[in-house]
Amino acid sequence: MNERYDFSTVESKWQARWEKDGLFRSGQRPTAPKKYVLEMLPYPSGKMHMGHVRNYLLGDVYARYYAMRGHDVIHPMGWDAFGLPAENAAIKEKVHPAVRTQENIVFFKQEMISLGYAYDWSKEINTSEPGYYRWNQWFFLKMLEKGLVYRRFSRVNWCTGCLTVIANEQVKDGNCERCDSKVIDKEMPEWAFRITRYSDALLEGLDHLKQWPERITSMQRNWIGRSEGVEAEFPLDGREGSIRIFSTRIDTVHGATYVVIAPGDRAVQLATPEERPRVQEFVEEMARLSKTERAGEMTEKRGVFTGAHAVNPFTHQRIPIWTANFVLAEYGTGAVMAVPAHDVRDFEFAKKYGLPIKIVLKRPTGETLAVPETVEQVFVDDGVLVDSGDYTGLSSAEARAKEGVFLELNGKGKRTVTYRQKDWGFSRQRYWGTPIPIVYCDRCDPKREGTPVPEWDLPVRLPEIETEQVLTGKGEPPLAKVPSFLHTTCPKCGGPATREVETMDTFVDSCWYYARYLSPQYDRAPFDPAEARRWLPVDIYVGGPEHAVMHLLYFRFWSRVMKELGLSPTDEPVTRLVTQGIVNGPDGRKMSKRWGNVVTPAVIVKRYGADTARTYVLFAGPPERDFDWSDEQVEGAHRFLKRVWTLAYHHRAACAAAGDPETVPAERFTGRSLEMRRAAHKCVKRVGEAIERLSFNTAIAGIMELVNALYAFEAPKTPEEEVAMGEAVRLLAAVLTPFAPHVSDEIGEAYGATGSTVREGWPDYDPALVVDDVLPYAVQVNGKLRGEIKVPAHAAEDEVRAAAESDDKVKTALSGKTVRKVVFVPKRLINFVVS
RNA sequence: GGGCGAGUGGCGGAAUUGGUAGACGCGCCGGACUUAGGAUCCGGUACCGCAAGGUGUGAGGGUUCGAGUCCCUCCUCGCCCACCA
Repeated sequence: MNERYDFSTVESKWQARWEKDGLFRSGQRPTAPKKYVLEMLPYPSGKMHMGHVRNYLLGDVYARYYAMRGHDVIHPMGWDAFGLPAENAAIKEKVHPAVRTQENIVFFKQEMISLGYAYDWSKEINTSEPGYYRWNQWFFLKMLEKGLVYRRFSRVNWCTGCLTVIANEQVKDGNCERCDSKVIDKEMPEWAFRITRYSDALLEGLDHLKQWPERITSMQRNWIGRSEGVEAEFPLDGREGSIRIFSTRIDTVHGATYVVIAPGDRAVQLATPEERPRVQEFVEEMARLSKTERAGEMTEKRGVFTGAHAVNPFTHQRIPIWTANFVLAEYGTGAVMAVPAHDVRDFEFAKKYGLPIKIVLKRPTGETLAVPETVEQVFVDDGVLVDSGDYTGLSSAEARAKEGVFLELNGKGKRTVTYRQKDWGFSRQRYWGTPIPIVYCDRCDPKREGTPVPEWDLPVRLPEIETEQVLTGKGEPPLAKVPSFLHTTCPKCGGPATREVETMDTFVDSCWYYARYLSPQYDRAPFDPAEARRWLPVDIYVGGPEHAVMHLLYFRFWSRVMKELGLSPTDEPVTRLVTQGIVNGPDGRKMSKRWGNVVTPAVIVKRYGADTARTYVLFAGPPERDFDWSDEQVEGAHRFLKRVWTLAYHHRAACAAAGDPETVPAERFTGRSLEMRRAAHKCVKRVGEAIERLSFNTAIAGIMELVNALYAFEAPKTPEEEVAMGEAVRLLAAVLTPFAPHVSDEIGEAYGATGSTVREGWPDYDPALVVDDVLPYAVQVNGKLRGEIKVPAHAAEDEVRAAAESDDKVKTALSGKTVRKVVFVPKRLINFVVS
């Protein structure tokens, strides 16, 4: 090592060496315990930002630490290469998405290498390659066989300007965020995964994910939105048929004074001839609006009377049937019983249209309720039933049970469960995605339900295209404009047929990529089941919390499917999940070109080196917390590494000559040399424990303390002190490795290591050196701190008490008082309770 | 409206099971070395107070010998979901 800390030379030297030595290849220790460390694979945009840096660092520290502890670690990286941004860029810049994506990958990978990440690049994958996406198609076929894929007509967001389906996220105030045109609902065919078949399993599985942040599991619970209730038939008055409603509060049924159904054809059919024109008009108006416009919470409740009446099955009263915007066709049965006395929405609507309000509950305390005047007065909690026939006097819970049974016995309904979660529609009218392996043949399949492409014909490749002609952002899906792709032969009859021109949602790609890493070249299945048995589930997964209910739910679903297909051994893909916080700009705002507050990793690496960037980002705060970038703190991290460097450089010659502590009898270490050894060994213990808890900021703080302590010792004066210093620096280099691996390796080498400190392993601390023989005790009087005493570690209560009582300040505090009780906490404190 | 987090010095943040609040870093103040320093090293730094001492973890109560930590009420901020019956 040189006197000057020349980070760029040191970093490129070790990066090259790690790659050459295959330091981070997995499978090197087949008999050791495995550790699968994974970070969410990136969409390869042009440049890395600090969020990426932090994300990958959190996994990297963990991977390096466990590699040092002798685990067989797999830590792979790849590219989520399909997606809309590349296609939009292609439309704008007229460059094929594959070309642009490849450029980005090269750039991105270079930045990753420059940050010193410990990836096994032999496992690299790219989801846009046929070798990868053919297995998306394979899964599609398997899931089609199992009924987990189906074709449906569904209501989607259709942009009237772009002439395409867009995602909910792309709709802003009912308009398209790109072209600002109006977005409407459109019924169109699409392919969907029957994820709702797994709703209960996914929900139940959350209970076992003890090492996932509760924030994420609760969001998934919410998203799945399981609610238990009943479906009940409300017979139509004066004609055949009935309306089936869903309610979680059947205990309030005696207060149901009207029924509301979602605006749609059914409402029109129900309407009496006199009311029909108005109902028709209302339904048509609603159909023209987007979901948010029609039924967003901001939207005022509106509705019309159908003229028809239903009969409340419990009260036998005749109640009016309305149709209104606040009832959603897609949830429950698309119809509700309205109980204005005990439901806020029903109350507002009843107030507006003058519908009757009937109290059927009193408070659990027995207090009776008055008819509410305002929304705030509406009693919506469980209570005790009043004015409810045979059920009067029951609690809400009892009533729900009995009324449910009544409905079932009389064939008027049933207890049931409803979910908020919907099936996952994955058809996209895009080019840059996985083609859906389906063919339409007019002869074999006149209803156009789709004929699957046989497994042996996979992959259905994305065709080569003339970018400018095909990717226009207008008209039909791009693949419909490529005749060579579109026209094919029917797998059944061999006659002329056309291919499905839609592609898959890119969330399909990320459902199983973590398993593909295990055997990226495997060509008999998506991955090698033997490797899956060795490595799955993933031990730790790091990524942003924004994926809580998309990717993190989808891949839990997929994981279950893979198990059923006999590919994977586990239901759950990931044991421990870490969701990292956001790196904001120095001004506390989200980093953005708009604010001019973007700090790029490349600039920081160039100015301070990767080790400084790593140390700073990890030291800035706990992983899950957001933090604001701070240039001063970066300087601080850099200063720390310079101190480490100077210390190691300064002592290297003397320490090399002095040798190992093992060569010196333990009793020769006394005074300063013993203190040095204690400081170093305590640091090893502390840092290891902190890393396992993912408390990287305190791990680094612990290393800083050791460095400060070693500076305080100044120059070693005896051979023992030289030995102790040498040991301390070697231990320092070891514990610093996960954070600042380049500096650590350079120091390690100067202190006699033959290769990377990763190969040297994580050091064991000497248990005898991490316990003190004199301990500080806090002395309290009535719980207030009155003094601090130093006592031999093995001292018993009476010795500590005697020492405490002889302390001057304690004496003063105790004088003239009677000791009622003494609380003694070994190794911590003694508290005199006096009066 | 519902769910989940979080409130600790000037700032980022520490504090295994309730046990010396403020580790570590930044900033600031002082000193050393220097022609010089925005380099480096050493010291100080929660608040009030000259001091003795007192006060302090969003607010208010409670449990306890002892509460940042546990319980209750409330306030503020953030995120997610949201007319889901």
